[in-house]
Amino acid sequence: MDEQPRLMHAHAAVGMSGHPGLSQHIQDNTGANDGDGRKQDIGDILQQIMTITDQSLDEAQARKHALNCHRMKPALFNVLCEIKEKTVLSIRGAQEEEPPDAQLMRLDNMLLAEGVSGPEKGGGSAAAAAAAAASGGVGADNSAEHSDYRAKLSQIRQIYHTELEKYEQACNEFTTHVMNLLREQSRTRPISPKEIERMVGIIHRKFSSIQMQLKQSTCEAVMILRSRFLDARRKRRNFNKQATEILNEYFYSHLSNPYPSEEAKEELAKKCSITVSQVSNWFGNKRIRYKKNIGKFQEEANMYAARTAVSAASVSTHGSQANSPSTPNSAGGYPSPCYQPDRRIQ
DNA sequence: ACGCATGATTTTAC
DNA sequence: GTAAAATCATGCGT
Repeated sequence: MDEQPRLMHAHAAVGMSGHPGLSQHIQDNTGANDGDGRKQDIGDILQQIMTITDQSLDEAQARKHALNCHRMKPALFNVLCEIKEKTVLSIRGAQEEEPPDAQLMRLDNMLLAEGVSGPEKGGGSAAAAAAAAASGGVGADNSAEHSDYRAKLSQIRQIYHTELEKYEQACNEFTTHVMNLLREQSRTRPISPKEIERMVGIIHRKFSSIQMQLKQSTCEAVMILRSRFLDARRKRRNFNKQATEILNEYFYSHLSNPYPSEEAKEELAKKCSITVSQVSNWFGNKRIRYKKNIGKFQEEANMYAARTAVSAASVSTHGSQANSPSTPNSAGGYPSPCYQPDRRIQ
């Protein structure tokens, strides 16, 4: 049992040269030994350390306990922590403290903007409304897509939050686990609070990189959803009957020059509850399709001509010469039967 | 299921 | 930029 104090000497000699209390302690136990004797002593101790793994578990445990209870232990421990701290600091000096990740900030901003990470309902519907506005949809008839979009978004949102919570919980659990472990170990090896702190930092960074992946995939999902929603072609709705009639009325009553001005387009858009660009699309399609197959549209043309004539007649309270088909108010046609040379399209 | 109608987009020309 | 033409993708009646 006399080996235990000698082991302490070894620690002292290795870790604490120059410590006044320690040299005192050494003196206490080595008595009047000269330098050679002390060297011999240290050699023995080193030998013992080297062979410590050969010892039985009980023996090692007993020694550990003895070490823990030694009166010099706190002082030794602190100095060892200090040394370790300095070494660690010199190894990784400035390389730490990466700047706040730009990528992460972008993802966060986007999730916030899309209403995934923000407050419960408001953000989501705002984003949906923005998307709806961007898609060119107007009025109530796209509310179905609206709620569809919102439903899917809140689905994504829910998944995101559960996953995030799961990660956070796992992170906390792991952190406390590691902290307990380190605290436990700090009884037998030099672990300073700073080191524990650093370890916690490392764990958090690791988990936040996992979180970043989650954020990234959530962003992707939102982008896909959004692009689907915005791609109106996928959810094409025919204009309602009234809108089509208004457009056709204008088209056939301006058959000689079916190019509504910007103001006219705006007016039509307003009347039909569609956007100006939808009006433009409609006229673009109509012109080309009419031109391609005038015959097919003849009936339609006559019908609208008659209608305009009737309404004109009723305005002027004349019933007599109401309908003369194929010749609406402004000339014969857009290439149409009565071809006119100065038309814009040939 | 199929084919035509139709709104939107893309390509091309000016 | 606008418009024509071509093309796409969906809506809808059969």
